Amino acid sequence: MSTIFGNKLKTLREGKQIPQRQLASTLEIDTATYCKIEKGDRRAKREQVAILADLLQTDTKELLRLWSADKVYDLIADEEEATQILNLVAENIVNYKRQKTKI
Amino acid sequence: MSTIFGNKLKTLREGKQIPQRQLASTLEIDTATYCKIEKGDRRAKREQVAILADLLQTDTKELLRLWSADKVYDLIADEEEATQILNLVAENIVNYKRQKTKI
DNA sequence: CTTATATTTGCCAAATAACGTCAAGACGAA
DNA sequence: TTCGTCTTGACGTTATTTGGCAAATATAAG
Repeated sequence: MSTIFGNKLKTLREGKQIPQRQLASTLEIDTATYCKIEKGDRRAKREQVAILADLLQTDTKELLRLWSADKVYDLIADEEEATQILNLVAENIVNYKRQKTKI
Repeated sequence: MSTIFGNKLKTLREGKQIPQRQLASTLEIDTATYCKIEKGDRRAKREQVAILADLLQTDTKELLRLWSADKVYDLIADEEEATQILNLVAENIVNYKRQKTKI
């Protein structure tokens, strides 16, 4: 499993010298669970990401991007044509936006 | 749910005038299930994509790309920063490949 | 309209995947 | 060693996904 997000958490947390226990407690989850989130063994919930960004005093949107990126990465990392897939998706998103805006 | 893949199936199938029933039968699934795959209500299995590509005489890799793209699309379509997320993932894939090749 | 075939939908039970916690272990600092 | 922190595996629980059935709705032909 990917750890783009987890590594960021770890870096921020260690930079602020906060123990996992404290973050876990605020999120009301077991330290083991938090540990797994940092290690990429478990996925944080969306709401938890916002809380974490707050606790670690970092940008919520940026952290959410990393969190999403992890999910996408895990989905296609094994595909040999991963990059082409991303391009395909990007195209489709653009097209859909066009449609919505009725250009 | 996204239908990049399902629409492709439908187009190819109608182009060849094959009924869903026939494809479903080869895949050994219910016609209803096949229908759902085309509509994007169900996800085809990876192996089924290859079989479908064969039956519809189209490129397997291309069809697999569409199949993967659907999954990615569903994952991030709702995100306001979907495009940035894709870029992030692309970067990470490149970095990882670098690492593997020991550049 | 009536019949036959094709496609679609809703619902269910089984299968699978993801989850959180506990208990035990590892690690470093004092 | 002892303390606090972090990590891991196993386990039971919950959520999601799956395929099939039956019924509903198209679509086509007579």
